[in-house]
Formats: sequence, structure tokens, C-alpha cells
Amino acid sequence: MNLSPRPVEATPLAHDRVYRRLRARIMHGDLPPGHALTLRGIGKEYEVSMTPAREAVRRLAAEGALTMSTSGRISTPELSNERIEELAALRALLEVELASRALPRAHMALIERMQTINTNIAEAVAHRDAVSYIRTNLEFHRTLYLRAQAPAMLAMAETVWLQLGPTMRALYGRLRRTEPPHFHRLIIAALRAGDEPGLRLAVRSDVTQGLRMLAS
Amino acid sequence: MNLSPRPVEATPLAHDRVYRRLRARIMHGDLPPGHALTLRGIGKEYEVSMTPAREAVRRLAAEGALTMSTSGRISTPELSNERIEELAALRALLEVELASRALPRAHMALIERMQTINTNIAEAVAHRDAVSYIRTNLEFHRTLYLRAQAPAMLAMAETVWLQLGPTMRALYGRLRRTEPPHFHRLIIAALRAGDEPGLRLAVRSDVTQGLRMLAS
DNA sequence: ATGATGCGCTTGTGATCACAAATGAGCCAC
DNA sequence: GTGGCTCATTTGTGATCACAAGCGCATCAT
Repeated sequence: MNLSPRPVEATPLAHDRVYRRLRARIMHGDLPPGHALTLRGIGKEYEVSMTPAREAVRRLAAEGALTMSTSGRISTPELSNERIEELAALRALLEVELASRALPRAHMALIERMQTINTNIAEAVAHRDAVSYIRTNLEFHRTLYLRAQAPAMLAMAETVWLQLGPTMRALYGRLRRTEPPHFHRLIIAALRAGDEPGLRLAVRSDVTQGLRMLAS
Repeated sequence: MNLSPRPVEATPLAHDRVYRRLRARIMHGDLPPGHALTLRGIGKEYEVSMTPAREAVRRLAAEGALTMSTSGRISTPELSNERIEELAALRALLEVELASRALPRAHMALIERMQTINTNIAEAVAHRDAVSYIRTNLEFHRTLYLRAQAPAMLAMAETVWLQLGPTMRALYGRLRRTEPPHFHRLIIAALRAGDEPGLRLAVRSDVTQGLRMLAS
């Protein structure tokens, strides 16, 4: 048996580092729709060669976080209105189910953590910081969904978030919002009350409300 | 403007060929759970170098069609019962919605095509051919869902099929089935009648029935 | 017989390179 | 000025290579 003091920290793998950092930037709306990227540029930025950069890009393209033209040029996607509506419907479908599964497992500590995150969201809104707003908003949802104990379902929801990242940045950039998300309070209230139909409605409303106005 | 007689057939790209052929094999149950693969072996089989083979494998691993050990070894996944049940729930969630969206667009020609496919399924069952059974069964579902005009949703459903491919092979291999799928007839009947609740129930039953017995 | 040990070979990773295609800026003709 | 053409540059693709780590088998001691 191997009892040698093997280092615990796994994955110093180059392509995985690049993938994760790029993924976070895209999901959180750091890049606008249609933004162009190059393999050599990515490699230079993350101090790797083209090979791991290409693997990271390929994976993100497969997940819909990046698009590749017929000639292989890389850019963030510019979604059609039909695609946006479909992704919003997917969010509703998946996240309502995730919330419903998380409800029986949601104890008080979780609800309080969500409330804390909600104040951070309000802060991001006050500072007109689109990236912070998107990131904390997703953190609010993910905190709840982690309790659903449904990793494949959560992964699919995150893939949808990823595809919507650049588009959400474009939305929240031009949307002059002043109040923190209203439906988050309804979600928290439904969680406290153990009200499943109310929770499903609140999540569906929160998810579709913001995205309905994306259809410019 | 470019009026040169450019060849119409796009994508002679090596990594894409490898990806598609591997994906089809996995989705249709050509490989059992836990089957090991190597980059050099794949490259040799499809007459490419390691580079495109690795890109194809990475993409399939990202979609859950392959698993990579901490040391990078490649194999088809061996799913836990919890994961199987979660994927079955995802199938139900997504495919019920897809069927529901396809219903108003399903004209007679589509229903007749589905019926033809259904006879092919019966034939595969009669021949005890697991791969043919899985392939024609998925073709039956995809034919319906294509009418939903929801490409992102269909892509997610196919990702679930992909993850279940090897496991479904293992199931249908040991399951001695004699009759063609019963719920397919209910799906067709609901389509003819324009009965949406009946269609949703039939699809959900068909999807969960086969997978419920996967939990050995 | 059983378990540990050591080693050779297989395997994935990432860098580099040659190549072809496409892009875009500059130039020219009208 | 406007439109089309040309060419240098950028960019993605895929092959090859050096390297390190892991797996598995044979060997050996007990």
C-alpha cells in the first residue's frame, strides 16, 4: 500500500486552471457578448502554451460558454431572443426542481447564510457593479441548490448560467436597477414557512423575471 | 463577395470526427461501464495523432460520457444508484417538457414516422440486440423532441442519454425482454388524440420505467 | 502460498513546430 | 470617394517529442 506523504492538493494541471478561470469570468459576466479570444492570447495570459489553452476553450465551447466560427475563431456567444427564452425556460425547469428538493433539507443556518448573501447582492446593486451582482446572485441560488444533493442537476443549471453569462452582463449593464431582488425575499420566506408551492413559484418568478426583459 | 466554388461539406476536422464517432458508440451502449480507453489507442483506431484524440476525450469527459481518474486514465463511467436515479429524474423533467412543446407541432407524418421506428425497436428486441435497441429507442424519442424547436433543451437531454449509455447497455444486456416498449404506444396514442396530460404521463412512465430497474 | 519490492513499459501532459486558411489593412483602378 | 484586389500577418489545427507518473507483472523473501 502507498503510505508515502503524497501531497493532498490535486490538479495542478494547466488546462484545468485555465478552464476554471475562464469559466468563472464568463459565468460572472466579465466578458461582453461577441468578445473575441485567441489561443495564443489565453496562453500568454495564463502562462501556458497553446495546447492546454485549446483544451480549455474546446471544453467551454462544448458547454455553450464560447462559440467557434466555421474557421475556428473564438468568441463569447451573442444569443438570439429565442435562445434566451429557451435558456430561461431551462433555468425555471431545473431550478424549481432543485429548490423543491432542497426544501426539506434547508435548516436555519442555510437560510441565514442566504440572507447574508442577499445583503451582499443589495450592496452590489448599490454600487452598480454588474459582475459582483451576477456573482453574488448566482451564489445565492447555488447555496440553496447544493442542499438538493443532486450534482448532475446542479451541473446542468450551472451550464445554463454559463451560457447566459455574457448576455446577463449586457442586460444588467444597461438596466438601471435600484432595488435588490424582490423575489429573493419571497424565496427565503417560503423556505422558512416550508411552503413548497410558494417556493416553486418564487424561484420560477425570480429566474424568469430578470431574463424576460433580455428580449430587447 | 466570395463567389468561388467553395466546397459545401464543412468539418473534415479530425477531433470532431473522433468526437462524433466515440460519442455515438458510448450513447448507443457499444461500450460497457468501466471500459478503459487510451489516447494512443483511439488515435490509432481513427488514424489521427494524440492531439485530436485528447480533445475528443476531454470533451466527452466534460459531458460525463467518460470519466478520468486522478492520474488521467480514461474509462466509461460506472454510475452509482443515486446517480442513475438522478439522471432518470432529469430525463423525466426534460423529456416531458420537450414532448409537451412538440405536441402542438406534431402532424400525422411525424406520428407515422415514429410508428415505423417503433416497429424497428420491436425487431431489435426480437433479435436481442442491445445496441440496436438503444439506438432505435433514442431515435424514437429524438424524432419527437426535434419538433419542440428547443435545441438547448434537446442537447441537455442527449447529454443525459450519453451519460447513461454504458449503463443502459449493462441493463438491457441482462434484461430478457420479449415485448416491445408498451409506453411507446401510449405516447403515439396521446399524440394522435392531442392529449397533453396523457402525453406527459406516458413519456414520464416510459423514461422512468426502464431506468427504475437499473438499481440492481 | 502469500505478500512486498522493484522495474520496465504504458499512458497522459504540455511545449514546440510546420502548415493552411482566413482576416484585415493598404493599395490601386475607376 | 468607392469598390475590389493583394499580400503580410494573425490564427487555429494537428503531429511530434520529451518527460514524469502510474500501472502491472515478475521476482524474491518469508
